[in-house]
Amino acid sequence: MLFEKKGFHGVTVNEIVQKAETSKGGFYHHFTSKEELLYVIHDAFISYVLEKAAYANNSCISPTDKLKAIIKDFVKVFDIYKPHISVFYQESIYLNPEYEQQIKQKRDQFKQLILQTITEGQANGEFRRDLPVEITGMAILGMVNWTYKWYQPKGKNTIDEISDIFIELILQAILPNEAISFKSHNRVIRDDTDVWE
Amino acid sequence: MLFEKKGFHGVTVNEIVQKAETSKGGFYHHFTSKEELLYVIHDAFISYVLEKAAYANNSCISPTDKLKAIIKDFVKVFDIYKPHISVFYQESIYLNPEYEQQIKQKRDQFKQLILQTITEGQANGEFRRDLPVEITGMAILGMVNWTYKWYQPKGKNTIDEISDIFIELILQAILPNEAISFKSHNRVIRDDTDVWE
Amino acid sequence: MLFEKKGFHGVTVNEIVQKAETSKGGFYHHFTSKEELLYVIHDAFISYVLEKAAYANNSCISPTDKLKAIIKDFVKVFDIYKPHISVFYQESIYLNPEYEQQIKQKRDQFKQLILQTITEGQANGEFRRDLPVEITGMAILGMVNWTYKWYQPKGKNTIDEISDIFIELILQAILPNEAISFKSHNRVIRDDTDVWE
Amino acid sequence: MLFEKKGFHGVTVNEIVQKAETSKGGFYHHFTSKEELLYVIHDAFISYVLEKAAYANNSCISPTDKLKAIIKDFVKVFDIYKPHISVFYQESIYLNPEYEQQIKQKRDQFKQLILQTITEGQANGEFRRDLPVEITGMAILGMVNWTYKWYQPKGKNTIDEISDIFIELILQAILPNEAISFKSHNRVIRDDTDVWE
DNA sequence: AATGAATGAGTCTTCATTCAT
DNA sequence: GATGAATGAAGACTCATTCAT
Repeated sequence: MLFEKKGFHGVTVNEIVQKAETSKGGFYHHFTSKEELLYVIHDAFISYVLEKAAYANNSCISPTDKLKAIIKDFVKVFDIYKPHISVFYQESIYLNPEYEQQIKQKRDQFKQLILQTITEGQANGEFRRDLPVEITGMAILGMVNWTYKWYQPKGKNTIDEISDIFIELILQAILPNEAISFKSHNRVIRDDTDVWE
Repeated sequence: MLFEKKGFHGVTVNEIVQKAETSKGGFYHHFTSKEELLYVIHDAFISYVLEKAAYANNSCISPTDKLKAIIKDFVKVFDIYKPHISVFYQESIYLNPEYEQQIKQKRDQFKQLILQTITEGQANGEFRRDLPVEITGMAILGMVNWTYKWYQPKGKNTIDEISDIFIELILQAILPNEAISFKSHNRVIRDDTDVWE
Repeated sequence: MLFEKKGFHGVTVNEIVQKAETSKGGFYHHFTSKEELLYVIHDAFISYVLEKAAYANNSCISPTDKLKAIIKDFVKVFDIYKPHISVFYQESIYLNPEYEQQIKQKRDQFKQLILQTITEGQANGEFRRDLPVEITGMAILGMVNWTYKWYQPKGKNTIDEISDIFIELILQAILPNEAISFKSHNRVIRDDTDVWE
Repeated sequence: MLFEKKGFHGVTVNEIVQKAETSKGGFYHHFTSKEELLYVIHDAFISYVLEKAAYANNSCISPTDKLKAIIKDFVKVFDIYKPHISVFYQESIYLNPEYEQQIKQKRDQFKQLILQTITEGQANGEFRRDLPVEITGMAILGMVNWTYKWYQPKGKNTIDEISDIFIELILQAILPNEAISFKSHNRVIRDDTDVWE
């Protein structure tokens, strides 16, 4: 998309309306400003992500399943919201305070869902208890968010394969040792012909 | 810093020269354009990171030690290059192709150091062989890079504590199961008083 | 009214149609352009003024009575045409040449009625002959027109009181000295309790 | 001038800078906005007028002389500040509240100087006491201000002739009857060859 | 070398006007 | 006739860059 190549600031309203096959007037009939579009993009993305995570949160019982579901759903977003991604991750700094406030609130809710899940898992013994929740959560978020920088929809790996590996890595990292032998229900893909056993 | 709050595009050359207590003329004496400053910021950051990683690569023998050293050094950068960080991570899209090319090359070198280390570790049996190198590498990079979004120099955790947890998580994730019991030389910090062992 | 506060240019067609509880389509059904509305406002005002003055001109015989009647009627307009006033006096510059021509013609007719009255009065000896007709006429017009800048319908003085004072001042100024003792039929209002005689 | 023909709003910043033989950048180097120019024009004009009137106020002793001096000086402004005039009289409505406040204050000071002079003249018996000060003052102001609408620097009458007539009219209107025979020191001009006496 | 006033191309935004429904 | 979404020309304003001093 246009934003991906040139950044939100590098794209003029003229280019936007040409691409969208509308007119300046049409654009400003729907949005009060270019900045509102920036907000709408942010909001559409984070609202979808949050909704999915909240659903996973309510549907799963064990923290392990919950975390797996949240990550699985989240990573899928990179396929669905491709045009929103680069804008969401790079240009939040340019939102005005009011808009930024609203987005930040939803971002925080999403983050809390992950932190709570880790806390729950540590509480009921599913997860290692020696890891600080905050740092572990941000490590997971970072791993997953960063995908927007390198994931190519037509690249070597599908988004499903990527999310499976992420889940494998994360669970291996946070499950207690004794749990590891039976931890994973995922079939791990391999990118070479070496046999692992 | 100014860039952190307002983004590279949100800061005018006027603001830059005022902050730097110089003049427009002075600025354009040192830089051919505002974009060159953008490049210089990028280059200073990535060059430092690459140098550190190359040194670690040459100093360590075992892939495990190498990976630990690379990550440890890299995470420290978030304290040292604070002003460069947000520019480096958010505004690379606005570099012109020529500059972008040069930065990308160093970024790639850094990435290759990590991928090679993983490959080596899988080859000599230190690391699990069932993980695709590319995805694993990007997962590690993501976890670490993302730190720029949330790390606060005066926050709850020091950069040293954070890097220790990252290393703990990464090794736990990529070392084979049987290796785990003796894998870690790091003292893991804990945010509660529960004792784990 | 809207125009008074924001000026004709400061009011958008959108605001006009909202206030008038119609629609863009409705507006352009009645007027070919926003400028035509500007013309209609001008024309309604000046036509009314001119009609009143022409009637006074025909009804009165002596120049003194004629002048009194013209002024009396004219000043009353500030109560009747309040919404048109500020537009008429401030925005004529924005009429296109064709419209402007038509308005100017009626403005001139009104002006001529006053100038003629003065000329008649000087001819038959009712008015001083040492005053240049043009300047005297413009002085009278200025005094009266300017009222639009400061007259408040709910202010201290009624429009009737104001017009009486204007007439008093004008006649005192243009009647010959010997005529002054019996010139005025108006009861002059006073704003203090001092008695003058 | 440009503003006279097209109004302040009808003139674009582009036209202004072309006429002034400068550039957009140059313009915005001196003014923060087009509106500031509007303010500067207003302020230059009213400040000059006020200064002159204040000087007259301090230099003259008798209210009659004072009023004559104020009017004489003021009318001269129409020659000196020609480019400012139409803007000052027509576009004050488009000043923002802050600017408007400052201009209004000076306008009011000027008005007060006239009202005070009338009050003084009534107090010491130089002026008729049966005229309300406010209306009389606004009548004088109107007569004089309106000049901007019709005065042509190269027209039939000089500004000096016009101001003499204004003074003649005003004094005749507000001096008591018995004072009239010796009231005027002005030589009245006549626009025809009829002799009056 | 350093300055900062001046430049003008390029931006977002407005708003009178149109026209399919 | 009435509607109001869509149009796009035109405007105010910004800001990286230049250059005379």
